[in-house]
Amino acid sequence: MTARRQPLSQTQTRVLDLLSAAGRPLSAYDLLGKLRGEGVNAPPTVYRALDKLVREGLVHRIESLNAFVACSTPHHHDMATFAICDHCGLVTELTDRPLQDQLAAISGRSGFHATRMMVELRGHCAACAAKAHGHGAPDHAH
Amino acid sequence: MTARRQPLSQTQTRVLDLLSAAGRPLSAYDLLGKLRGEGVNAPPTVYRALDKLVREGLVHRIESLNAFVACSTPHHHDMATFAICDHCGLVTELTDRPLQDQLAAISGRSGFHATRMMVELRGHCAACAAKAHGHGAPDHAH
DNA sequence: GAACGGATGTTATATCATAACACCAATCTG
DNA sequence: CAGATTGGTGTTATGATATAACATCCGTTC
Ligand SMILES: [Zn+2]
Ligand SMILES: [Zn+2]
Ligand SMILES: [Zn+2]
Ligand SMILES: [Zn+2]
Repeated sequence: MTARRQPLSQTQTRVLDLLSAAGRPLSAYDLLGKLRGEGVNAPPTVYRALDKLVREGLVHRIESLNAFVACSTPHHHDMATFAICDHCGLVTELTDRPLQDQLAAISGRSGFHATRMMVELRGHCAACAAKAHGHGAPDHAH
Repeated sequence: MTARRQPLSQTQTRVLDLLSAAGRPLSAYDLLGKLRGEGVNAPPTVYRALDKLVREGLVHRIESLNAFVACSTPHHHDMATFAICDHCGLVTELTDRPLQDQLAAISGRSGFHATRMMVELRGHCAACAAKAHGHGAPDHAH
């Protein structure tokens, strides 16, 4: 019952594969770098493929990183939540139904009709928080 | 009991005043345009003033707009929520304590330690949603 | 007065994103 | 089949956002 998918072009498939293989957010220019020599030589091609993939719900744009990541779990793609470690760069997609419901309630309460809800948490992942107990380690997000 | 404030420099005050007067998000370059002729001629000065204001919690950066807005209500500035109308450009800062608590719980549940939580809702404000009953009006966010 | 921190000015550059136009292939449509 | 429509791509150029690196200034502290 999930929405019917448009078939993907070769470039679109290639971009999705690269994002999935990376397992972390990549910028459009990161992708362009990997696609040079495969006939893709200019930003618009990459951005077009990304636009399509985002429309289809297969990829999310992470606004606070200006980067894109493959969706890691099926869900209604108008709402996405990410936890982003500023120390090691780990990005985790979270799904939480109560959160989605509450956001919808909050926006609806003010008459706002949300078509896209984005939540981005910045901080430290469990592993990095444990390592950094006390001494403020310098962050080096990738 | 709100945090002690550092005094603001003249440029910082000027930027905050411009944002408050605008009542809507402005990009760093919007601000630079308004500050030319007042001795501010290059982006770094504006970005530095904005950095300071964001650190002090007086201004928020809206990631999905690459723009900055004066904080409209006192709150713990590590969490901010915005509803952004894609039709008329209206941006409303929302404060909702249960939402903040729930986000903290969700991130904590996975061991993530959040230092900044951002929520951005895109869609249509009450006025625009009412106007657009049915016919898909073309968006023209400002 | 030396040392320091915070802010600024200045030049140059890095990074992210789109406009505009031409071309092509697949699919309707009459 | 001819013509129109849609979606994807290539290409060039440009626009928009953000920072690096270095020099200077100024008020406070020691
Ligand atoms: Zn997802
Ligand atoms: Zn980490
Ligand atoms: Zn605020
Ligand atoms: Zn509106």
